[in-house]
Amino acid sequence: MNEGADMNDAVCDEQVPLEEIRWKMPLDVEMQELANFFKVFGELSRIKILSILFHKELCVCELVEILAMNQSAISHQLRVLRAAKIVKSRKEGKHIFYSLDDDHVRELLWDGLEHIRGDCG
Amino acid sequence: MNEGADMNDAVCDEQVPLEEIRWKMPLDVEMQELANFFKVFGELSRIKILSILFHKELCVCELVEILAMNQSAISHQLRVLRAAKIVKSRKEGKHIFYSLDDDHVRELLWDGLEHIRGDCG
DNA sequence: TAAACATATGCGCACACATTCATACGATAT
DNA sequence: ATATCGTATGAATGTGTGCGCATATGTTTA
Repeated sequence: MNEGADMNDAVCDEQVPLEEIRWKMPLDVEMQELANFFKVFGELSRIKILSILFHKELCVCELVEILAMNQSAISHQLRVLRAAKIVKSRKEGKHIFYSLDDDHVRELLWDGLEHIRGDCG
Repeated sequence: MNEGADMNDAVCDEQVPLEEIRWKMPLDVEMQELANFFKVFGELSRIKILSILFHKELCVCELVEILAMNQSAISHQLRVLRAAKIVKSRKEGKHIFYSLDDDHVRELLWDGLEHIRGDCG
């Protein structure tokens, strides 16, 4: 019926040049992708997986062993990470080895750590 | 009863030196905080808010106007952002102005954008 | 070919969480 | 004082999603 602000139309006299702000913002699609991208990092199991792959390429069963998690759970999360192009996989016999997809990922993880550790920003 | 891997114990012969990997990983607390931190970025409404504050300090009613969102929704999200120390607020009369908390945040947003835009990493 | 292993996947459930509505709180103006 | 504006908050609701179970697929070994 209506799109967006319903009964909250007459808010705040402050007349900002909305357009001036809007064309500085990323495209809607980009912001959606950005949110989706960060969302993948925003989960403990996945962060743990990434923290391991940060140092070493490993196969699924090794992740299972190290994290002491259900194999299914890990596979599910690896699937998410793969879909987001955050990790890549390599087949070798029965095993499938996973590693971080690129240095961007490594850098982001590191930046995040620095932030929560309160290092000088 | 049992902690962790249930019936999936006998997985993979591959004997990795688990300890060697474990002490390279961040502390459990840190990984949890890291996940929580990224989670805050992993939501469209919050990304939109941050994309605006990226350029300019604004009060709530201005955000409401620009994003055409429910005022309550925005307040709820600002609360989350505040709790995560991603934005800070400043009171001025009836209005409360929000802005990015530090340059770390700005940098992270930018890095994310670069990544999804596929810029050379 | 059969059996054992490594990984992936569909389903179901439980829980987390974003949004809305209603309302409360604080500040300003009349 | 009271009305109005700007913002915050609690409850209810709907949606999304992480995990476990069972099972399927693919690979190696016997």
